Amino acid sequence: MNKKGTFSYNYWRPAVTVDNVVFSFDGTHLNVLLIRRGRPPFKDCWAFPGGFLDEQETLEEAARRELKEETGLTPKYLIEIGSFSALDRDPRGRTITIAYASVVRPGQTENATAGDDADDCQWFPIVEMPPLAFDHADIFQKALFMLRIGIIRDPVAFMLLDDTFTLPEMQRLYTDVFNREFDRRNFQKKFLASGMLSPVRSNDEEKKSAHAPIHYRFNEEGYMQFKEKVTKC
Amino acid sequence: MNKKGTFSYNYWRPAVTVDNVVFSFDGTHLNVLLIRRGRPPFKDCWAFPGGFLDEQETLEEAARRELKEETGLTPKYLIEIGSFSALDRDPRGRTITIAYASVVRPGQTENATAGDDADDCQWFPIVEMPPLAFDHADIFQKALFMLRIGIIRDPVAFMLLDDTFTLPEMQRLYTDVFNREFDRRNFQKKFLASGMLSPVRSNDEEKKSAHAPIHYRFNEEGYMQFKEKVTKC
DNA sequence: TCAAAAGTGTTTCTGCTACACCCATGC
DNA sequence: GCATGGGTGTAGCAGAAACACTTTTGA
Repeated sequence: MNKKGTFSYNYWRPAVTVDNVVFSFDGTHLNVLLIRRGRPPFKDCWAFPGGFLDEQETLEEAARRELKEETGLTPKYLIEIGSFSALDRDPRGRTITIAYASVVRPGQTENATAGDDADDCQWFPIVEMPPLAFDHADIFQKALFMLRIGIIRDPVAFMLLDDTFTLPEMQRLYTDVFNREFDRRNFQKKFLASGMLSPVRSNDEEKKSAHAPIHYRFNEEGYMQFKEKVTKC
Repeated sequence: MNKKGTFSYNYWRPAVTVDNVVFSFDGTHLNVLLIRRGRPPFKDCWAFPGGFLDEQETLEEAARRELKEETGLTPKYLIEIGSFSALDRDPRGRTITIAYASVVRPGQTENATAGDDADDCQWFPIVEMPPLAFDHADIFQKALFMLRIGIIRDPVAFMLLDDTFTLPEMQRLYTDVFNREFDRRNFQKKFLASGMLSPVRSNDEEKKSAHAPIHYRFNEEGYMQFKEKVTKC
């Protein structure tokens, strides 16, 4: 038991890091951002951007700061996905990490650039990810799980989509996130009936494909009413 | 950015603690275990049992060890509920905590005894909790939320109940956890139809009340089938 | 003219909700 | 005999699932 010190300062302390699993959607597939590590350990391996907690910031602030420094991104939505503290997870010594998941809009993905710690910075479709450094494969699994929870409970899906989007796009997003097929008619019916989507007069930007799809915008007010009705437990 | 050191050892480190929100059910109400702090800060205040992370253990191991040391309990089910890292959360200096929620069976609750760090150790119905030390009120809110998730997604409710239990008991548990009323008939119908309960020939232990309630046992196999059917997203 | 993509409606089933009466026991 | 607690069934409704055809455009 910890009885030796009168103050916390006397206790052993681990190094504490934060890691970021950033998701984006390119209209077809769900992607995650990886950096190629520029220094050991795991030099040249792909990993999630992250770094050490500083003294004057919370863990969430650290996650945002590291993400900004290492990739230039500033996500709107960011949630904690959990801690990882296996004794041997970092060959340099004992570190624990608190991992965060976040999402960026399609327009932001080109802003991602490799910071000083990284040789490279690249978006990978989640089904084509390379082997990851440390225990980042575990972190990814939990991040995907938390993304699903976020999409079910909160309007996170719309932070992954452009300001206006089509229902087929949205359905492809759901297909990738939940790793299953949805019936096109039921999918459309459900979300159109929910009131969380407002059709938007297409600026005729694209008439490329056959039978141009209708564009929608997220309707926050409608979403609130929908959520109020649904939230029982 | 953290570029100064080659090794993690050179970075600033926070003190890291774990905290435990332990739930139990006494047949009528959901309770949480609090200790009265025996030393500053917040001496004589009620708080969740917890303590500092040691070098040779994971965070979850630390949570279990501290719980054992401070209260004598060894919960079967324990999940992480999140991190708390506000700069001023501990007047002694910068600490971050990783909080865990756990449940113990009714038979175990009498085993809870105050360890060295605590003057007292007591179960409180969740609606009658005293003011808490640190940011433990925030921790409690998130713990209750995670308990709900656990009960919805996993058979956590049955780890809060005795080996055999009645449906009215189970319903009281749900009422407290989800803070809402359930229709008795619908509640029974739902769980009896689920296949996760097996009636057990009452040993005639109690015929106290009018119309002695039927005792059930958790049926793991039935639960698995039920969950398989339900798990869609 | 054919393939690809997207729009649309109906039916069925299942799960959830609401709701009332009877029985046994203890006081 | 009455209050308490616990057992049981039915009918309505809403959300999910299954399912096929038509339209437009580009190759």
